[in-house]
Amino acid sequence: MASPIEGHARPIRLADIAKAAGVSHGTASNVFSRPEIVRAEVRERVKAVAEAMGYAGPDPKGRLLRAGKVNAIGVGTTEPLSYFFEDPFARVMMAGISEACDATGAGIALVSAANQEKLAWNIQSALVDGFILFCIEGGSRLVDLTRERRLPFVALELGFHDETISAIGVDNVAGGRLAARHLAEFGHRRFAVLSLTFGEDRTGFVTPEMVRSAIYTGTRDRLAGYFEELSGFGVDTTKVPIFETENEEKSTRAGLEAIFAGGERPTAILAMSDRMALIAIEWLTRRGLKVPEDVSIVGFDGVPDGALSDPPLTTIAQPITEIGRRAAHMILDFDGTVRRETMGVELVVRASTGPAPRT
Amino acid sequence: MASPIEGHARPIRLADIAKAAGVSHGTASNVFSRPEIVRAEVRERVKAVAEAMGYAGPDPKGRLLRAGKVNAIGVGTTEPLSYFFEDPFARVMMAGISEACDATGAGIALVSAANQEKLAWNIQSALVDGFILFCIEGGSRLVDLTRERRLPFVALELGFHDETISAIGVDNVAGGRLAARHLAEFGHRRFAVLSLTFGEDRTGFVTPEMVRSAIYTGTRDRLAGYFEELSGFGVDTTKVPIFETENEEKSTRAGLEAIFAGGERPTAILAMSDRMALIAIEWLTRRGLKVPEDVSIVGFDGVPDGALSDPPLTTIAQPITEIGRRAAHMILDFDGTVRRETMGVELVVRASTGPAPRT
DNA sequence: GCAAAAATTTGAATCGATCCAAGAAAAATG
DNA sequence: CATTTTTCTTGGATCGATTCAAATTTTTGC
Repeated sequence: MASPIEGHARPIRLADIAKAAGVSHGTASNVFSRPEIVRAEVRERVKAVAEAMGYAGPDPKGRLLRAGKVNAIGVGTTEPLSYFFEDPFARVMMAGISEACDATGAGIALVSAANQEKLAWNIQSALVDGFILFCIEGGSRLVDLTRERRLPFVALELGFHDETISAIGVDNVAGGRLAARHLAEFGHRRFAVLSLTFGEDRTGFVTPEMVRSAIYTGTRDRLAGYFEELSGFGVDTTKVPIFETENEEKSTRAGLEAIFAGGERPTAILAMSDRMALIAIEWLTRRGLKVPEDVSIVGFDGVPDGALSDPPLTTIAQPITEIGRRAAHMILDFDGTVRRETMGVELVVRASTGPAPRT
Repeated sequence: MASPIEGHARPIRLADIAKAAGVSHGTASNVFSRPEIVRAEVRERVKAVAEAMGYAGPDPKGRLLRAGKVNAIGVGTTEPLSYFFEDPFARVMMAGISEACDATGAGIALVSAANQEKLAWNIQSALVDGFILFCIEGGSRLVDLTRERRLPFVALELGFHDETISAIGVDNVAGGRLAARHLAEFGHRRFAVLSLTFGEDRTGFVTPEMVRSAIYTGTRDRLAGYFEELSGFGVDTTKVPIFETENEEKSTRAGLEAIFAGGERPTAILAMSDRMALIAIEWLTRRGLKVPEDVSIVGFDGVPDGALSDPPLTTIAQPITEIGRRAAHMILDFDGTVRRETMGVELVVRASTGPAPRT
């Protein structure tokens, strides 16, 4: 009855508590952030007043401005947010990042820049101390935008070459060689490559000309690894069909159709991602071709799903979790320098590869 | 050479730009946030100065304090952060939350409160407009802490009864009945329950006494559903063993050991989570018992992994994605009221259940 | 009981922006 | 050219806290 008008009560601020308790701002602040330096009696009184007035505790917004550090790292991508929870590669990577963040108590802010207009705004307004960027597609725009924030950031899976930014990647050439050698040693001589894109968004067969002018160095290097090794086994790589896809079902299927339409069918497929490899296994099996009896397949990435497929996928495994962990540490322990790390990869032999069929 | 001492240059502020460009800070601010109201000539000049001085754009920290809204929703749990990317249930839920956030352009901040001290701090200092709480275990402490922030929040999978907070849950009784009826109709009469915990962290067989004093209503309701239905089929539920586990491998295995140690082995297992059901399938198969020929199993949750197991899991599916979506909307469109929603569940019949074996 | 030392408390300054009422400049009108 | 309108610009107030040097109070020592 005698209480003040309810209405949309403006939230209680620390200053209100201070006034009500008859102490200065400074003391009121100390009661919450450094209670040990406040006399017990005063501390209790202030706390009691805060409780009575329904004070929610120091607002992080205010504190943040003063403190400067958010204590959270942003993870950005051009995919929708659900990508982080649905894509197997992203999930494993995030687990690594999480681990590092858990250890230091930092939070994780997921930032999506799926549509162009919001991309800029979301990156610009994210409350984070630094960024980890998943540079899948449209990576360069994401990098440019992030650079403007002038916060520490690391690019993962960077598709293009830029020495001025911190990045963690894998040795794609070595991975390519490992995959190709494994198949060649099984006696395979007729290959096909299911490739990631070399430049702009396009799908279809790739000409040597396009390979030479590749923008995405990751794709280029994996292919280089494949071909270097195959050449060593006497394979005429100019005859190996390369089909670039967008790393999803539709274009990968189209690639398979195209590859298997010709007369000289490959006995081995080099896929630049586990995703594509898994799609290929399914496609082939459905077509009545046996993996690995008729066609062998090697993937690239080493996502956990690969172990569960039928048959389980032979692949080039990246140390995904470790990459995530390191990326997080680069941000958390940022020292102002540009760091570039290249991680090793490993051939994981499972059941999707076997001896070449006798023709 | 003639440049100012580099050192640890204090970041450039909007005020610095304003001074350098010879305009007021108000105008400088407008150049970035409402460029259309600034005369073109002035706008370009300020932008040029900003560019030249290496200004990173308005700092979100400052903007935030003024604006009040963070434009991000926090998702909290007492598990480590990696839980969000590794647990199948969480992943599907997060996909739903992501969807809603993507649609409105909001970000997601992951907040873990894995260890007690940091729990408080992480919840208190998270920069979010509201929280979605995964109340798996220790949910009540998480809720209490969050309540103090006086921000909108929704509890998911809330294990205990509290009418004063917003929550989204499922009809556990109905789910329990569905599962039990399905098995009973297959002729099963000897059951065992693999249960979630009823109260404090403990594992082991549960007495009727403990069921009666259950703290976690979710567990209690699922069990009630099971038993109501079984009674209807003439099963003496007082003889049905109930083993509570912590929903992970070790205690679930222990439960199975205990259940199958006795003379009267069950022909059907009612598991309160898919996780436990999946562990049970594996355990039984390894023991040489066939699922469903020897033992039928029904899970609860409806995580995607259930469709991939061997045999695929029959389960009570929750509309997980939809729950996530709704939870996010509750925060995004918060209107100051407490909302409580109960979602329906669905029996998904796959291959882990079949006719009771003839004894 | 008094000075010196230790423990508390104070309040102005600061963090980095946005907002808005009022004033100034430019453009339009007669 | 004077006046009215319209368009920009200005600078103080504000968002909600923390910090730190200086002032004050309490303790300690003799």
